[in-house]
Amino acid sequence: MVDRILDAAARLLDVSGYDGVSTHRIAAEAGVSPGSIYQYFPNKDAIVAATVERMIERIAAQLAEAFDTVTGTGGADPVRRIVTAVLDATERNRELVRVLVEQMPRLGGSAEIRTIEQRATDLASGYLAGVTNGIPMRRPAMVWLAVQALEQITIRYVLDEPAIDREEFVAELSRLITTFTTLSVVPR
Amino acid sequence: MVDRILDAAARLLDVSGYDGVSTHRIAAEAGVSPGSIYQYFPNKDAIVAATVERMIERIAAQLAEAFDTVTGTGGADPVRRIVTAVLDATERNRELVRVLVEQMPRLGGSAEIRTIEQRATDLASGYLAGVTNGIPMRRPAMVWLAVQALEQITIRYVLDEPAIDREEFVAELSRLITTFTTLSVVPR
Amino acid sequence: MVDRILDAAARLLDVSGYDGVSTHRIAAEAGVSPGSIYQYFPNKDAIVAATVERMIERIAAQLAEAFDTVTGTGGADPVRRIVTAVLDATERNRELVRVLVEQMPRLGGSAEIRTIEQRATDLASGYLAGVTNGIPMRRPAMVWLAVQALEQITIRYVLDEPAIDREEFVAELSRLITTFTTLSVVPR
Amino acid sequence: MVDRILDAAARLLDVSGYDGVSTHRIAAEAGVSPGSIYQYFPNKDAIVAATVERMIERIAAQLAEAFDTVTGTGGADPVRRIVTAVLDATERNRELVRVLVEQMPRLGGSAEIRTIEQRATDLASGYLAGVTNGIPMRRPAMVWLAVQALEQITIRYVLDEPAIDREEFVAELSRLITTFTTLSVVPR
DNA sequence: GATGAATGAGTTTTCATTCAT
DNA sequence: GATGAATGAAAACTCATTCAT
Repeated sequence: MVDRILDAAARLLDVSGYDGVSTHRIAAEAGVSPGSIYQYFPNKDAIVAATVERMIERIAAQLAEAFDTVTGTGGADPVRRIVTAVLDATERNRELVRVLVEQMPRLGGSAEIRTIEQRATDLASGYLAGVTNGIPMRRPAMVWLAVQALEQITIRYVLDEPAIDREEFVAELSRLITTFTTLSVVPR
Repeated sequence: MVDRILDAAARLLDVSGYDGVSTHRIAAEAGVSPGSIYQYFPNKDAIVAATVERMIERIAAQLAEAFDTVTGTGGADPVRRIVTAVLDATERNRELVRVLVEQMPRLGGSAEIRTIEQRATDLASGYLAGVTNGIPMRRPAMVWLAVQALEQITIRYVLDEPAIDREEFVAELSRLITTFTTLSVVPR
Repeated sequence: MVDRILDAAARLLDVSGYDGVSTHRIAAEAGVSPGSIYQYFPNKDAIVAATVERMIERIAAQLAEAFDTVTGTGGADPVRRIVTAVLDATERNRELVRVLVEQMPRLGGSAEIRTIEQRATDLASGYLAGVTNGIPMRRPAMVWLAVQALEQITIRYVLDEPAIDREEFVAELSRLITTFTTLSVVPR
Repeated sequence: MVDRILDAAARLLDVSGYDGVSTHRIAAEAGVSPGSIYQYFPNKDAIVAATVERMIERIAAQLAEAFDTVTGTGGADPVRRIVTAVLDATERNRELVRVLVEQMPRLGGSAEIRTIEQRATDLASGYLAGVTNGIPMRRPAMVWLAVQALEQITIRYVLDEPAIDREEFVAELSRLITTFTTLSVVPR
């Protein structure tokens, strides 16, 4: 039942945004009576919050798995593989991501999305530490920018669909991150 | 009259977000009767859209001015000066930017924000063309990524307030863009 | 409009009691849309409060008039005339009184009904002072009991309709008050 | 089971008034499932009615006992002792009395409260008959007024808490009843 | 043009009652 | 008998929109 409600809420959130979600519509979409909702959620916001949480959990799980695969396996060009993993996860959850990005702020804070970012930051720190003899520990600003670049640019690429070839996008974003984090770069 | 309405709407949008805006509150804030609003706008969404359009116009104007100054004057490290200009404009319009980023998607599309991006992209292309012998014309992907990095990371920095020194932020973001767009790295 | 709403509320309060009053029913009874009500009252309780206030005002006015007549005109047996006035007013407003007595407590205090009692108490004090050389000033308990007896017993008589002749009721209640307040009985 | 439900309802009625009572809260308070209630009561009103009935029974029992004691024992000033007994019972059941007086009418009629009054009337008649050579039999109006005065004034005293000393209240109310029922009283 | 009273569909939430288990 | 999940009508209240003045 909780699942039916959350599924319905997710569908509505996806199709019509936060304002398209009303308790009656959720109930109708879930094939449930309005009253029933309140046996599982104290109010509307709790439904939306739970829906979003579930969305994030799913994306986070996919990302974590992808990261594990990347970091577990050695291999050439790990940055490119991370970029690919993030792009994969974002594309696979295109609509979820859109809803999260567009409707999220209205839910006031949402500690959850910070969790994802924290995990990504930690991961990047660890990775960079391995590559650069611990330098990132002393350069949190660099790590923060790298993570933001990875996340935000990927999200914009997936949501805005610029006329850029996927292959090329991956190559360029990888290069961006690599050149930025490889500290030996010599400006022209 | 249109101006009074749009000013009122902007103030409310700024202070209370999209949900805090009602036609009655706009009318009250503007010192106008609710009915009068409908002599100038077909419905509430049109008011908000017009308000947002005006906000964007203002930011765009500020940016354009800053860009002109930067490109007009020669000088060392033009990238850093562009980053500073963008950061300035974003910080000066912090609340407007927040509203735009957070409430924008709900207005469905908004060709306006694309306008800013296009102008920024053009500008960057032009700038890079000057620096690199016309290479950007053949590398739109690179330009797009650079512009996105500049915009999105600055927005996140201003809105999320990470514990990063302003000076350091400017330095790192400038370095990110410089290393990325400086083609000492061999293109694919 | 306010009057139409209050009239409708009064009718519903009378017929169905506090629980029979809903904003929709008031609106329907008044031939008005639910939304209109909220242009004149901030919430349902305010409507009921205003309705009750108006009821009390009416009864108070009738009583005051009756009292004036009684006290203005000299004549035999003023107590009996006061009792008659109170009984008249109560009978004429039978349904209003029923509503007030039965639904009042739920409105939380209601300074208004205290007002009536205060006026009655003042009046009684004044009257007794005239009759007994100012003794009542030193016997507020006696005045309070006399007023309560007059009010409560009359209310019960009108609402419960015991099998007692009206003439006899007036005679007995007058005797009760007279014997009680006539200080031939030696005070403690 | 019925008892558990009625106890729970009584507690809720006492603490939160009629509106604070819901079938779910009764069920929860009674440690019973909402469905079970309907095996013993046809609907919510029946529960409240039964609860009130039981309350009244208890107060009636206490009163009857007090009356028995008073009438059984001879002694000086029996009226004062009856007044004291009624005041005691009312004070001891203050909250029950408040609920009964304030919430009662909403239950529509309630033959029960009449029962108490009838018993009180009978008792008073009997007492007065003993004191006055059977006169009350021919003066039911007087008996009714005396009983009403005793009941209503005591209830108002307990519920409204006027600034009157308990001792003085008992003295005055006793005097009121005594002077009223003692038919030899000579008006000044 | 300007007004603002009036509208009524829509919102979230509650709760007495039912019924399959 | 007992359960408690499910129901759905109804509650109070909001607000974009209209229209007579």
